Amino acid sequence: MYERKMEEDLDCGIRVALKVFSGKWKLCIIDAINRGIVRPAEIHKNIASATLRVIEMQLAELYFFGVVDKCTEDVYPKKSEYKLTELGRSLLPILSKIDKWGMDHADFVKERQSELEENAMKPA
Amino acid sequence: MYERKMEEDLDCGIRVALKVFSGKWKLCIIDAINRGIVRPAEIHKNIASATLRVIEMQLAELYFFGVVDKCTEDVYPKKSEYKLTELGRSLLPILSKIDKWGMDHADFVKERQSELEENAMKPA
DNA sequence: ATTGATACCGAATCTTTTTTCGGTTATTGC
DNA sequence: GCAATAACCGAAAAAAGATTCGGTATCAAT
Repeated sequence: MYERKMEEDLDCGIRVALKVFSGKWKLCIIDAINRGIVRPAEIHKNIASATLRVIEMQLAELYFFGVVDKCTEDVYPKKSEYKLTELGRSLLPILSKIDKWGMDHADFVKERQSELEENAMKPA
Repeated sequence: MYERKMEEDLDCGIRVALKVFSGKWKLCIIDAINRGIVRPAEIHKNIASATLRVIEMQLAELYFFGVVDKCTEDVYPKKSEYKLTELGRSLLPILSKIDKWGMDHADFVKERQSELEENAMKPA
């Protein structure tokens, strides 16, 4: 998958959890699957700004950690469906809290963000 | 602070939230401050595997997004104390859910993790 | 005046993650 | 046979993020 060089410390709950679901798109993918968007190509259409490759890779990691299950039907253009495991579903309350928090504060965060970008424009 | 190259999409709650508190140590730092560990040097002692520099940087980002407040007393060896803002406190329920999830599944995750590492050992 | 503690910053470097791109395989429809 | 579609993989390159290191500044104690 990839070989890390630095030691990891999984000694607090936060770091353990982040190990499993940090990554640019993992939570979005879990959310999509939860909403019934279960095939890689569909997830990709749904999360337009994520590349298909990264979705595949993050699905593989989620699968590795038992967050999602995969069933590949051996038919037609090759059909794979992912679904949440029990473990995956146990993340849903966290997911919805995070999502709600983000929605509630989206305007504020975007405003701060654009201030940053403005400053990056002007050299000095 | 730093200039990014790729466009960001803050169109879903999850991505907005992650913008604010993703980062290797941000949640741990928020947790520490919540537990009364409020000065950079102390936070550093508490989160041993994070460097002081990264704590400073992540504190700066949290400050930028209004998650923490800073008050620098202009005394003795220079005393800075960080505390959670209202916005920061609104993250605590998420934080505790994440932490609990991680604790509950720590054994399982560590086991999977060590499998990965074993496989990385053997070349083929 | 030197040392020690604290906070903080800039820049180079290194690690990790994501992106890009070019494959492979398998099946359907033309 | 040839194009299209879906899933997926490997590897190079790019980008993002973290680390290392060496600095500044301030005050207090020795």
